[in-house]
Amino acid sequence: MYKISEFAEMTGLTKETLRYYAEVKLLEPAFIDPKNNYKYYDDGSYFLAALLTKLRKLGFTIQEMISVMEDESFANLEKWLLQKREKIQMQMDELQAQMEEIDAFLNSGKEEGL
Amino acid sequence: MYKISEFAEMTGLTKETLRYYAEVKLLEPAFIDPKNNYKYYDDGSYFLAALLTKLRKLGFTIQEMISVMEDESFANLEKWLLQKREKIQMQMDELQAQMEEIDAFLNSGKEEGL
DNA sequence: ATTGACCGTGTGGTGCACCCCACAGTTTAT
DNA sequence: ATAAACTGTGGGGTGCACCACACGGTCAAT
Repeated sequence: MYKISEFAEMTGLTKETLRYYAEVKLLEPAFIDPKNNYKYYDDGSYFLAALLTKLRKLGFTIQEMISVMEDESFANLEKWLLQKREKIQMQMDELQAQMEEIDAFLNSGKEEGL
Repeated sequence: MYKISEFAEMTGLTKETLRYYAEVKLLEPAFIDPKNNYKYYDDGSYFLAALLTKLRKLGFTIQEMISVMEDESFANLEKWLLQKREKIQMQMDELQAQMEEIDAFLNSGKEEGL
């Protein structure tokens, strides 16, 4: 059982981030002492924190990670990864379209003198 | 000279958006009646509003559009468009990297059993 | 027992690009 | 003159992903 500061150092997340993740029920402490409300994390928490850190790097939002976590087991992790892949693809398509419009704008400027 | 509601309808922007654009000095009314502070827009404003609408579609942020507008003439419009193109390219590269990491994650999952 | 390090709670703030609302003054049409 | 429609101002709120306090209670070590 680790206290929040120790756990923060282990995971690279800040205490504030851990508090926030607990608040939105993304990563709940393994145990909360009812006497003083101190949060305690364990090795299971560590595994989850590592996964969350990874997912954040992959571009997952908090809401998306909550969805992932709601599957107690990670049987559907692959499904979520594929779904996120598609979302990213859509964002790329949007950016691609913007670039093409910019190019069209640039060309129209050259040909018509703005 | 058009009053704000009329101008909103002409441009497709809402009154609130026009108020906001005026506030951040992105699109300032052609004339403000000092008696009542009513904002009045003219055909020059209309041209600018059309350009802003276009730029927003191209993904420009407010700050970026303010930069564009700060060049009283639009001599540097092409420069800003090219700069934005590069920013979009960088965003796409980032998304591309995320997708590749997701793919790597998916493959590692298949080969190593997560 | 005392001190210093730690903890939770609650609140406010960040940046983006607006939207919405109440209030009061103004304009326009009748 | 009166009423309906319009206007500005000021403020608050939205969603995201946290950060930064100040406060008071608590824990650990001496």
